[in-house]
Amino acid sequence: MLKCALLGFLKYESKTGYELKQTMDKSTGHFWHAKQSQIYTTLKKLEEDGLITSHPEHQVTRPDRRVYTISESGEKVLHEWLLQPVTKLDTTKQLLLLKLFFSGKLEKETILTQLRLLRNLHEQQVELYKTESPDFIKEITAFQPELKQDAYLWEATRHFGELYENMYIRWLDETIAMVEEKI
Amino acid sequence: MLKCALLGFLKYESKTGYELKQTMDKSTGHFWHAKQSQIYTTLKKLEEDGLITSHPEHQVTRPDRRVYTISESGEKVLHEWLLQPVTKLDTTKQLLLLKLFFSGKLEKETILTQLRLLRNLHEQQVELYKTESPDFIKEITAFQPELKQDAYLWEATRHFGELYENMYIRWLDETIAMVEEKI
DNA sequence: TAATTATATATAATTAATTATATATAAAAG
DNA sequence: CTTTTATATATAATTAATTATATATAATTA
Repeated sequence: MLKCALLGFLKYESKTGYELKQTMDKSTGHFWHAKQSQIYTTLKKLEEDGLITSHPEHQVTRPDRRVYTISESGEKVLHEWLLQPVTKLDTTKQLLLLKLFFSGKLEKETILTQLRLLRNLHEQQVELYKTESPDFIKEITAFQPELKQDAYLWEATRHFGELYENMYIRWLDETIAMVEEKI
Repeated sequence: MLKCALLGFLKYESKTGYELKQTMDKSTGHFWHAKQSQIYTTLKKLEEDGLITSHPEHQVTRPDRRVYTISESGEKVLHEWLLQPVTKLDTTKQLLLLKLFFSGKLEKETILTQLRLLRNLHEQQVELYKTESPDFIKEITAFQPELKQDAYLWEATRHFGELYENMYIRWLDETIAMVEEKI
């Protein structure tokens, strides 16, 4: 899937591995991420498959860089992937839930400390989503009106993140209250 | 982490690889899962590390089975892991969000069909959580009162699943409405 | 009666992902 | 003036996870 994500970004414009990493972190980071090393190795595979091409660019003040461009077959693969509907739910791994599941014999305060610590992390995260200016659509449509549709969908994914964090915090509050009185 | 999950289950009672798979699917499945092959290979590693022991059990009507038991050092490792708080947020991979992010140039109806299809899947999932009888705590505390605390925490993880699915469906409804009018 | 489902384990092959390491320079911050 | 941050790429080593395959039998379903 990372392959398709990279193709998706390269369809907007040609980029280096470094730039792709930056862009991912800032945009799809909260629902699709990759480490630098994985991005570079995946770019190599994409080039071997003929879905992207690359050329080196000499720089004076910075190290040389390699710019990747999506090919015609790359665009085709991307488009076909986008047309395929998602037919099963994603699986997630929630470390806190796993620990909590086996924490029945721990002391109340140990559990509460862990839940409160995680609550802080989610509070920070939800702030990030809110400051990720929800009205950036206006900015984009002002300068690049052809990206209006895209911007609405980007905003929808950001909004998901916000709803998710709010739900998580509500659950943590309920669970903290439950542990305080029942355990 | 799968190692710790298996230790957690084996602390309750000794089990075979097959039973561990069944138990995981029914209990932690929606926040921690593993394929059969991964469970067997991980059990092998746990035994090499001395965290579990095993003995074969001959069966007449069924194939022979191998029962795994947690060792003292296994219990120690499990307990230390449980005491360690979660210090960073889990990363998730949401295929639908990834596709949606790049779907700006698709036709409205293509996007809507995909969103509605996923809505059905989440509807089915939320029903599963609801029928996973939320009052199973009473049953357990009646027969195994020493598991009362555990049961409350199990219920908390189930409840998370329900809240998550409800949030997801609400977001899908909002996003479907947004696509219908804005795109 | 035939096909499928459930019980039970194991391993090979492959893909995905993380961690660690190496190299190099300029700009900014302390 | 020294340290840190940012720019830029690449690969090795390891761990995690998935897919596929092999074997064997009993019970259930069609």
